[in-house]
Amino acid sequence: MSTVTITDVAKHVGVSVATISRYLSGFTVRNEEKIREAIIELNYRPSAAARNLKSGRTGIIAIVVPDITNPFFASIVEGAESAVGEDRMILLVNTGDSREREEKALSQLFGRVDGVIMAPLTEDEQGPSFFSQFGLPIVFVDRVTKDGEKFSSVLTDNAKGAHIATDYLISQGHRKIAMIGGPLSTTPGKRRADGYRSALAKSGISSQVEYFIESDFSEAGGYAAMCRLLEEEAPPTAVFVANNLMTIGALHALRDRGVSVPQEISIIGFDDLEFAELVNPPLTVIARDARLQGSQAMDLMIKHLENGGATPPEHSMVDVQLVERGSCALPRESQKIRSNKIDH
Amino acid sequence: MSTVTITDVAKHVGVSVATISRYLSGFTVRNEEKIREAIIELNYRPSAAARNLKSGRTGIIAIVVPDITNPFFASIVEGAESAVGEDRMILLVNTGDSREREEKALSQLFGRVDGVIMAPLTEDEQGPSFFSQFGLPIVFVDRVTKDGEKFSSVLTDNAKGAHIATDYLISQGHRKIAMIGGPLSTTPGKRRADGYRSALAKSGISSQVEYFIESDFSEAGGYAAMCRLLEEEAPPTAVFVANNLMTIGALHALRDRGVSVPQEISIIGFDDLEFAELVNPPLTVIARDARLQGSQAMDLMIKHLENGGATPPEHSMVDVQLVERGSCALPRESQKIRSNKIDH
DNA sequence: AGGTTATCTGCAATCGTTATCAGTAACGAG
DNA sequence: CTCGTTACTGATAACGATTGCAGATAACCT
Repeated sequence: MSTVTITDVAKHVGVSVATISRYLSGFTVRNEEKIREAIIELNYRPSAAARNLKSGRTGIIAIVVPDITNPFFASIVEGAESAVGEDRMILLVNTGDSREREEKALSQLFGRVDGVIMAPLTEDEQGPSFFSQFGLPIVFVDRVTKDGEKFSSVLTDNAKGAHIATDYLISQGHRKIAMIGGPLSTTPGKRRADGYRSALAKSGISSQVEYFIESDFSEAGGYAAMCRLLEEEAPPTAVFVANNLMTIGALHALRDRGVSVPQEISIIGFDDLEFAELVNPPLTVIARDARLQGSQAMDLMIKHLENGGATPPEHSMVDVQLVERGSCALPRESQKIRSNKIDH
Repeated sequence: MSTVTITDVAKHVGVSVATISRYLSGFTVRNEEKIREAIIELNYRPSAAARNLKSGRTGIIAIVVPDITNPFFASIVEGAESAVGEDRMILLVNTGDSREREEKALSQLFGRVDGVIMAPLTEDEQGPSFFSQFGLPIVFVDRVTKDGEKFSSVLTDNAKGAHIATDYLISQGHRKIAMIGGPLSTTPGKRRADGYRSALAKSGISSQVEYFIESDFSEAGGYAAMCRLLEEEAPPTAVFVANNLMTIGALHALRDRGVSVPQEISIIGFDDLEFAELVNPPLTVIARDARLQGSQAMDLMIKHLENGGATPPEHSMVDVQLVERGSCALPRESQKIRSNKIDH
């Protein structure tokens, strides 16, 4: 089929392949016009494979994420896309939360891409040496591995976000505050749990084990965790849910059980959602700019690539902020007293 | 750096490169053990570029979508990912609804990928010849171009879905039914408008021009369109919104204006959303399986690839279904009479 | 042991491009 | 008329892997 090579073009014009190659790379050559025509007429497209082999570059940057249907990661990808520029493209790898797929993908990537932007599944990846011997520039986004300091990263201030969220609940008078957390083996899972605990400690509230549930950042996980909390002898009056998908799950659970938010229980989530103000009640969340994280990660990657890998790792931190909407209220006990303040 | 080639391995073991190559391709060779060790010791990874050049295959399939942050397209990508198999990967191209980026991406793709799964921006792409001369297998998903019949495709029964949605509103007694549609230059935009009109016609309702707004499948577009509808002299009592993002926008508009759903206006959307039952009120929608569309598209692509391009194009159609929740009710006029039926 | 297969091996060509290097034509200056 | 300069050109060797071919080795049989 369309297997027309530079040689065919050269023959057609009556010059050597070198001339065509030079024309393609922007040098001035004698028969520019003829070459241009020949290329169009023969429908010649330079072989990317051959170019890769010669140059050692592919012009492709991989993005490895656990779950592309999570709007947060979709936004990261979109942000990265927006910063990728003219002459590079993005190879998406969706590991589907499977360690096995992640490993395989990573080994497949070598030679196909110039660099990897990734949100690793867990912090304890295949030994500290793995990424070092990987031989490709790496930028971590949202999550890092144990030896993450050696590579550039773009993170969120997870602990701060969780601290703010918990503090907010405390300031409303809550004392029985639960958290539905992510896996403690992940960066955000661990840091958000830290922030939650430190906020409780600062206010002199003892953190009860049964109020912290380690879940898995999935909707189903959030659903199950909320069910467990509701079955406690003394259910919490407020819950901090550590990511968007689990928040959706938790809300589903509450709806199915007929528990009203925020009258009976207050909910604050991590990561904003397109529809957060449309749900009933509008969701109060800790928000951050996922697109920005993606574009920053891409910027760092490109910087590494252009500087020939001699750049020291940089660590960037994206800020978080509290978006107050309607899913948090005074705890039930105080509502009796100050019931005029329930729904303003 | 990690620029160890097959030649280095061969030298290290003391055999020819051909032997190493054969070992890698699964033939039985004499010094298997030694070769295995050498590969590990030297940390040798075969160069994908060289392989591509020799074989003409890349093992990469491109997916071109207009907007990866749209959950629908994210699900398509996820579905495709799940069907891609062991020895192929996905190259994601997010065109960001820009025709220019789409064109450029497509031309960049040649030689980098073995095939392209795409949801084209509009039906009238760069002339019918473009894709034919593209020289790569193409599978259309969700949308096609003018000459789409020549290539395999996985579509939804858009007209049927729109028909069902409109019929549903009619059956509830609505007569002033508006539609917020997508661009008529796109497959789903056009077909859904067709379905809406045919349903109206079947029931003898004349379709008023001011009740059909051609928007752009974006949240902002949905917002603006809903605002325009509300400013009509005789605003509609029900609106069919032709995709998920515009539905979110429309709901935002209604919330901002203080118009209550479904008491004052009924809303039915196209495409389900994770949180559709969490919004207030739970959203009634026309749903379909986006993951399935993605995986079917990938299956078709792989079939083409394995059959050496000699396969005739296949056209698959994914079914739609009505998911009744709470965002549609009897029109206001009838509510006075049968008010007991408003909220069951 | 000698002959015949059955396996395995190395050489070298090849994939499509680009970089290098030597070479040619045109032109003006001396 | 020769020389140097400028501005291009063509042949050729890489890049790293795969593969057909012919030769080498081992295995088997009589």
